[in-house]
Amino acid sequence: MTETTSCALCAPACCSLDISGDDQKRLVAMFKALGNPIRFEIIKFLATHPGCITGDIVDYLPIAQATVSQHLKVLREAGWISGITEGPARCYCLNAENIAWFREQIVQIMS
Amino acid sequence: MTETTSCALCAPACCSLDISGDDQKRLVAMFKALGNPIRFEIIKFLATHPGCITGDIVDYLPIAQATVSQHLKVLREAGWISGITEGPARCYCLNAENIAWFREQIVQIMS
DNA sequence: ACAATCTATCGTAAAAATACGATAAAGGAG
DNA sequence: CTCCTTTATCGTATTTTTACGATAGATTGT
Repeated sequence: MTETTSCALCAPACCSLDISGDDQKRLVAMFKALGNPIRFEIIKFLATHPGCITGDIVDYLPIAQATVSQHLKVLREAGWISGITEGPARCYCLNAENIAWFREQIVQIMS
Repeated sequence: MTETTSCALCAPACCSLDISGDDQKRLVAMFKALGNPIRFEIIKFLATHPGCITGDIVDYLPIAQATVSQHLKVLREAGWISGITEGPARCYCLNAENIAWFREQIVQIMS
């Protein structure tokens, strides 16, 4: 079926959503990673505490260390954050490049 | 703990992420809804087929009608799409207002 | 009223995400 | 080398998500 039923009440598309392949996969993975309240809080915390270590985040959140570590992994693999080993600890920051990429994709495909 | 360990390699925050309360909940819900490959495909399909009915989406996707209906519900509740009853069928379109809100939030908090 | 069409919902099974305690791994201090 | 600190990973229980078939609800056409 290539035809689409046209509905008088529906306006023409407000945005292109012109994306596919690896870019789309990458974008969906970033959406999925931030679609969790705890992980969104972590990202917010990193924005106001750039360069903090895992322990700072664990102290801030009401969940176990193992769980925080798991969430950090998800955010890392999705590209939202980067972790740099600093002695025995690990220093986390927002990944500016990937965040900029995300923002630009949203602006492009949702305009 | 209010102190944060500062790491020489980490740059200052690239974005404010200044959001909270209901706006944050709404945003996280929108992230979660699009963090699924099938639902992202539905949104893309609606961009190129504005005003199509559920059956068109079912024909396009390789999954059962009940599952599509479930995904449409998630997208509706998150605000990505709107459905209007048109005779026995239901005509779906992107929700331009909410999509614009999402885009503006991203531009604001990730800049 | 009846049959046909279209979609949502129900019930449920399978898969994935989330959370925790326990443990391992890696680095620094003594 | 040994102890201490810090974080990741393992194993596992619970919850949530995803998917399906079957069924119900709503509307059109006859």
